[in-house]
Amino acid sequence: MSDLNTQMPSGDDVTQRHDLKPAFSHDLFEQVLQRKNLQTAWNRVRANKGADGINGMTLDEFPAWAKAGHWKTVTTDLESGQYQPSPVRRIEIDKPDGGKRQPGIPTVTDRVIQQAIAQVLTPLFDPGFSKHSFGFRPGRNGQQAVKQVQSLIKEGRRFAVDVDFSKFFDRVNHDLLMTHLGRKVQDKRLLKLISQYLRAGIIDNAFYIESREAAPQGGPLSPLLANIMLNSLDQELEKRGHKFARYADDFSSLAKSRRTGERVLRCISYYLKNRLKLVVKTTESQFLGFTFRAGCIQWHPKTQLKFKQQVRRLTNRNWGVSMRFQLFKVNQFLRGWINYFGIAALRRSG
DNA sequence: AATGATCCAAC
RNA sequence: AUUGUUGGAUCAUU
Repeated sequence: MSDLNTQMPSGDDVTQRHDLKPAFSHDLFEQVLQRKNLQTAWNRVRANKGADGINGMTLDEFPAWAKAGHWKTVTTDLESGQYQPSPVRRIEIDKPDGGKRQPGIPTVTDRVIQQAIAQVLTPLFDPGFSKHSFGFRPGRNGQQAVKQVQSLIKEGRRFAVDVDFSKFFDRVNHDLLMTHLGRKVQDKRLLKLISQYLRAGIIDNAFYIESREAAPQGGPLSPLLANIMLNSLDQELEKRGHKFARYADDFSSLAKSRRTGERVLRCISYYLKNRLKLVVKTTESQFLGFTFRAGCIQWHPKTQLKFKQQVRRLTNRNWGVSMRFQLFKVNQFLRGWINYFGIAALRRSG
């Protein structure tokens, strides 16, 4: 209540605590449902041009549906705790490296609600995340993570602990995640809603699958929840002085000795269970599409192969369009690609 | 200062 | 057909 405000000392302390807002944390559910917040959430969902969820409603159909009074029903249900999120629609997409990913597509309505939640929770949680965490976070990107690894190697750390947490999110303890959320979210209604999203389930070819453990990927809230889960890992490693960079579920820690590297592994063993874990020389390490050899950041061989294949696909001209348009497409492609992988060419000091 | 579209990458 | 976050490039508009 407002007595929390009266506890705030006047003077210097206030400026140091400007990022903490205990007086508002009970109020988060209202913040989520603010008209302006919902509007920007919808704008984002629409801009993504995503596919329809399990109820088959497309982005084009949504505005009319919402205007017809259905959105009013949704908000009143949300406020009364009666709202039930729909299961996600499971799809399968090929990864560039040949593997498969199976994200779930929430309905348009649920995407708007999740996005609205994410917009409120991100400013609450992101400032508390580790400076060594680079994935899915505002103002941060993969290049920064790669450069971080590069500079750690330059400090003489020759051993890389390479870990892939990609299967980690298939088995996430919902209670533990809710505990982490509860540290900053006091609003019980919001906690309950997020919990419902975790358990909403999956429809795979008309068959319903429970989601008692999995953290379904594909919703606007999912990346933030992933970072909240692995933030405890980051904090633990930092407390012990280990040096690392994490980009979502891709992780690399650099150590000066194999022994220290193995200590890192023990530290994160809870998160690993039986999953892939390695301590290798940094020259054999790979991270976010790059390798680190002779003090340089280089393209990973797989990245080079992918690049060549893409260029060949674009320059194969059996697809009767004008030369001019084709040239435009190739230029567009090269611009974006070089923009990301261009850092390999720079940074050859060391 | 905004906001709309196209595209690229990481996961 | 293919969801999502984040970063970036380009173009366009008041």
